[in-house]
Amino acid sequence: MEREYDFAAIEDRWMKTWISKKLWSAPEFPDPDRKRYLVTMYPYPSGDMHMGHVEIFSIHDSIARFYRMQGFDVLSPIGYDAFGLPAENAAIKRGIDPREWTYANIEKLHSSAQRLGCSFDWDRVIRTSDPEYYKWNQWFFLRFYERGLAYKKEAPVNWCPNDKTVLANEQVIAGRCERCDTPVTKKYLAQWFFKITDYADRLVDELELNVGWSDRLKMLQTNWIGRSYGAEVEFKIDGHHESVTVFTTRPDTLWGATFFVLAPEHRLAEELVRGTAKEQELAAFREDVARLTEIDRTSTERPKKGLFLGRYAINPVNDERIPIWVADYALLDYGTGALMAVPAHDQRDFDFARQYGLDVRVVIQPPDRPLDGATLTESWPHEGVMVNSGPFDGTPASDGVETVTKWLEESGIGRSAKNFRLRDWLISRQRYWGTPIPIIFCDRCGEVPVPDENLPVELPTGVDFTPKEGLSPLATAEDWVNVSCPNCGGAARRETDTMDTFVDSSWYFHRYTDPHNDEAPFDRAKADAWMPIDQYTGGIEHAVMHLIYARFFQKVLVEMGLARDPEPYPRLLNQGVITMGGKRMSKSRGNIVEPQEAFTRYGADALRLYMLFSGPPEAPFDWPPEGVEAIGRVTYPWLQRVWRLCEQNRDVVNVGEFHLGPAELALRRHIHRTVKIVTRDYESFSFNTAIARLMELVNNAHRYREVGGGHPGVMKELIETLLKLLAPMAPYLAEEQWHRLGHESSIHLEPWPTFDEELTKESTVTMVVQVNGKVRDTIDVPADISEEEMLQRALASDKIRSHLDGGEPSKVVAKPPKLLSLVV
RNA sequence: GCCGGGGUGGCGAAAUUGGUAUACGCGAUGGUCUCAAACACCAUUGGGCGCAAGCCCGUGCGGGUUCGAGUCCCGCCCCCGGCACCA
Repeated sequence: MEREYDFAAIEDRWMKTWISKKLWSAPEFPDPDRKRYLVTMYPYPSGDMHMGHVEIFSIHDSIARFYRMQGFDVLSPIGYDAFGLPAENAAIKRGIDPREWTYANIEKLHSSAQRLGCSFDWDRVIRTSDPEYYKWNQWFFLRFYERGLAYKKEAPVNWCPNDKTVLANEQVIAGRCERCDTPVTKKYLAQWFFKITDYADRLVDELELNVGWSDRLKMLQTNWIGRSYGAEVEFKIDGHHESVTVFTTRPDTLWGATFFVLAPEHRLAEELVRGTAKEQELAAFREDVARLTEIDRTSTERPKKGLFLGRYAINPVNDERIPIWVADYALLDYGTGALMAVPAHDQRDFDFARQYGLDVRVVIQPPDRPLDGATLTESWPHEGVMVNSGPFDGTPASDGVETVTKWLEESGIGRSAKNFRLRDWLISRQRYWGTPIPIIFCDRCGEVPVPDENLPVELPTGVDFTPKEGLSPLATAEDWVNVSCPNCGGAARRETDTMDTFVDSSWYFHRYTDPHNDEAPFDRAKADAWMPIDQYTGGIEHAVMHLIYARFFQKVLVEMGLARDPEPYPRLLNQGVITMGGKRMSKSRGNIVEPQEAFTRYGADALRLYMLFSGPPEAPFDWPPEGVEAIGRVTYPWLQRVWRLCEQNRDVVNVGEFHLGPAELALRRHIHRTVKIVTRDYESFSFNTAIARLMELVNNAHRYREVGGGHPGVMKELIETLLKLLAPMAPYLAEEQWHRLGHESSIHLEPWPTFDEELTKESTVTMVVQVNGKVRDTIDVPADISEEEMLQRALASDKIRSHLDGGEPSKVVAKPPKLLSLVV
């Protein structure tokens, strides 16, 4: 009996069946040679599922189901990145606890993921706001602290005046808060940092271990870490006991240094003017600079401002006294916060020198046009030979850096050095909804770590969450803050800052391998059995946040003896962003397509297939303006077509060996060729072309039936193969039809179809004949044709003969069996 | 400025890595079915010339290598993205 494609009933039934039968449970220890650990970046539960989730889940889940059918032990887990600011802001707005908002959203997201047909291992779900999870954040913090990798320091830090919390450098995008887009300012605060800079070299060098990363992502991280090579040079200060070190990438221009610049906030600047007339001026200058947002401060449009300190540095290469200035273009936290200014060969120094009438001295002379500092209109940083450079006059600039650096080392004035743009990771947050930092401050003992046996330090409830300037809401929870010192028992106070949520996400994929462990964050043996992640999927927006922090964490875990692999996810797929009308989908913009509506109108299978068919997973996808109805135009009708094909042939009985005619043989060839190509497409995540190939097979099957074909054996082979190849992408329909064919067990546990190599080869192929590089005829020939035979057949063609113009080909290039190229 | 990725029909996109450019799909046009419409199915669909067989042009632009270039090389243009007063 034929039945309509009633996707709603089908999807609901199979969703429940799969979950109750725990079909996707992964073993504790996989077969080491046949394991696939597949992770998708866990979502932030800000509400119900949106199209971004649908896309990444569809990609990830199709991969997971494919490998499961390929016979791998697959671990495909999911969790929720449950701590974070939006929950807290929503809670303040509604006067509720962030827990309420967060766990309600998790419920929604959770059931939508199940509705979409995701084959996650539902017994391993992680929620980072559970004390059972964040206990281990605290545990890791303490281990980092013991290793000197966690430290508290007073420093000018990024401050978001809107969110009223500090931000890591990685969370400042073009001078603005990553979350709310507010211009960021600097604030002096004592903050906790993780010493990621200790690993800067490895974070660059070991990128090459990540063979499955895009060049783009590697480039993003490399740029972010910003390693540059050069030299450190010691400058003495006239009349001061202390010398100062500068970093330069151009030690060959040392002789061109005509002044010296300190960052306005530099401690040394203060010391150098103490008790002089300049003291007040510097204080005023500093205030001016502090008032600027980072956007203004680092804008190249704004004229540079500086202040001469009335003191002089001694250039060690020629003993010249050069004036010391503070200038707003010198940054405290890059290099040493001090620099030698070479206006002739650096544009910024040049602008500054012109503005304040400072000397400009050319020390690299281009061969063809003599330059001097007085007539220069812009800096000259390029090739030439060194001049005005004492012993190095005449040295080609190309050798300058190396030669001078060597000399600096020999003379004891400097040394080769490298410098990084990357700063230590600021992990303190002045907000409530995060992991409390497990430190206690005692007047007698100072910083005291919370003993392991007292973990977790749980978040107090009933706290006033309203943000305070530079103070965590936890500071108002007096009962919670005041504790006795674990060391001396005296009165002490808890650290009230919480951790950046990127701490949570730096190790969550280890926890999946052993999610219920209450003795340790995870068991090393279990983690080793699954790690490293075989395929990670997620957005590229985390390129210099999560994706760099977790790599740092991994390296520390290896040193702690908790992990083996230097890189946690050597293969990474960054899905493209989904937009509508070129803009990010958002409720306020009204350009949103709701997954729930797609479920109701067309079903999860049609939605998944639509996402996958839209293009390669990495490519951005602009959803068509008609919205959800696009699915009703593209993949939903096709699924109905597949359904119809199955229904029309469901009752075919396999009556044994029929004679296979040419039509049947051709169809079987198509089936086997499709298996071969589609398998390869899955392996390279080319879902869009895999679907195209399946469409061709379905078209062909309908065509075969229309001309009266109906061989039961071949149709059965076709339909069963088609369903299996489709199953990872459209799991519900495949399962339903599989059962309607009479099978008892799930199609998703069936072995992946194999193909007969012989059948993938065509017996005849189309030979293309070119004359002088142009296609002039196509001739059907046997696949095993010889070169001589090819030529004979070509010469037998009227079309070819007319193009040869009666002459003989002077050159023949044959690529049997498909191509013959003749030249006359 | 430095670095990365791109540019193929009206649209989303293919092209086994040097071998029939535009698979698959959307849209469009025509047709079958229908009282009619929707659905479904079939056909056509890069541009130009031609009654036709067929010919010419065509993968951002200009050169080059090759029997043959979307693919390789050289020089440009444009778009997207990252870093950037980073010494």
